[in-house]
Amino acid sequence: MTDGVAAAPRKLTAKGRATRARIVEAAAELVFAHGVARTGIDDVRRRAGVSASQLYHYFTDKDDLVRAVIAHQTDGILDAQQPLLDHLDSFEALERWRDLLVDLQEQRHCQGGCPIGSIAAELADDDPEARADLAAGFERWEAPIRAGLARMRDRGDLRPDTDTDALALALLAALQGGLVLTQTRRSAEPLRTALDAMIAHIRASAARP
Amino acid sequence: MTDGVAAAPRKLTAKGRATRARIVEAAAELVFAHGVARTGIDDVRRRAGVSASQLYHYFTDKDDLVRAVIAHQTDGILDAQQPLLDHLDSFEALERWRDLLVDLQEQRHCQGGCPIGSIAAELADDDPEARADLAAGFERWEAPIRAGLARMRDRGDLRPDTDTDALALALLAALQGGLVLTQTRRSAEPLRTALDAMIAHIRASAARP
DNA sequence: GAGATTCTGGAGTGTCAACTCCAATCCTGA
DNA sequence: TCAGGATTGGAGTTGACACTCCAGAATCTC
Repeated sequence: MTDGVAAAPRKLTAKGRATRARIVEAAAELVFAHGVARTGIDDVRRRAGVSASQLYHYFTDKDDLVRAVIAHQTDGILDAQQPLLDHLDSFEALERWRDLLVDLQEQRHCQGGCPIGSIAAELADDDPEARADLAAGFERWEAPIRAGLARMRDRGDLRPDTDTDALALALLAALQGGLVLTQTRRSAEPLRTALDAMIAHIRASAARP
Repeated sequence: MTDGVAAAPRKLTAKGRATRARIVEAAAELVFAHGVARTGIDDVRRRAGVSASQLYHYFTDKDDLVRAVIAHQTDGILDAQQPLLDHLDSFEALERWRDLLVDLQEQRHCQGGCPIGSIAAELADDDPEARADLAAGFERWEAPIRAGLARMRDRGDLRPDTDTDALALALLAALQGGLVLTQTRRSAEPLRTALDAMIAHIRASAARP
């Protein structure tokens, strides 16, 4: 109450850590599938195989759990896109990355948007703490994209005057928007088209066309 | 129950139409600000200045009201972007349209994403009827963009082999993604950057560069 | 102007979800 | 071995929310 820090249990046994992780994992899956509001504590409880008191032993309230979910999903995104994400410094790499994202959506039958983008659309206006966490999550995602494009420019693949920061931001936006449309239309086409267009636009900044 | 059509009152008095419109308007504002799940029937009721029985006189249930909100917001988007939207057939028009969208977000202090995109992110996976309505809404939005770009190509402003349908889709995706990031970051920069990038990409297809 | 229909008010009802409490275990470290 | 804290179970409690009901007022139709 007095401090802004989420009530973190002082010490956590290996067992405790495992239980906590199981809860976050279950919550993340349900939130991804149905959103925050439609995910009940009891659903999480059942899926994780824990009792109510355990859940409230590890998290002060639902908001606290949601913040843990945001962190978990951000980690998951970065993990799932490694090692590609850390080497987005060639057109081939960008295209492989695009293929990975499109394939993933097709495997999911275009259900579920972005693990953090969907939460952002739901909570950004109402939960300032969640918004800050989500902004930080996007930043962690954008940073390697930005770094890769900057390396391409520094290496001479892109013209020296290329605004690689803007390109990275626009690429992430195309990805987010592509996911929303893909989810609504139940077709991966919008995602592929949006990413293709943005990669083509980056190619237009190539030093030697 | 038996038919798929939403229970539409047979006849509506002018007064009845006004009351119904007031309810939809109030619901749309609240849904835009807080999302579907966080918008209570009672909140709508109070804001519209009607009693519970009136609300259920005009709508069978909350889902029915939400569908009316989706239709209302789609109309609102198209209205707000007229007459620009119907004449997106020059680079100047595209840029004026971009400015309109960016200015609008700044006026809102970057709160609230897309009036239908946010609903899509929330409901697409769980409510098939809402998903279909939202897909139709996006289509109504995309159509004039597509038409404008096609006119540019047919007129010779864009090269004859330009895939204007893909460009229109990518532009809408950039807009959606830009809005999500803008909402999260509380800055209009992502929206402007995303739209700028996509317009620059369209310009790359110009017949006389 | 009479009768039918639409429209409205407000007090309910039942359900469900978030959260609490307390006592019973399990585990860890000295 | 044996405290003491970490972990767990399960039955409450509380409030909010979607939705209902019925009777009366306003309005339209003929």
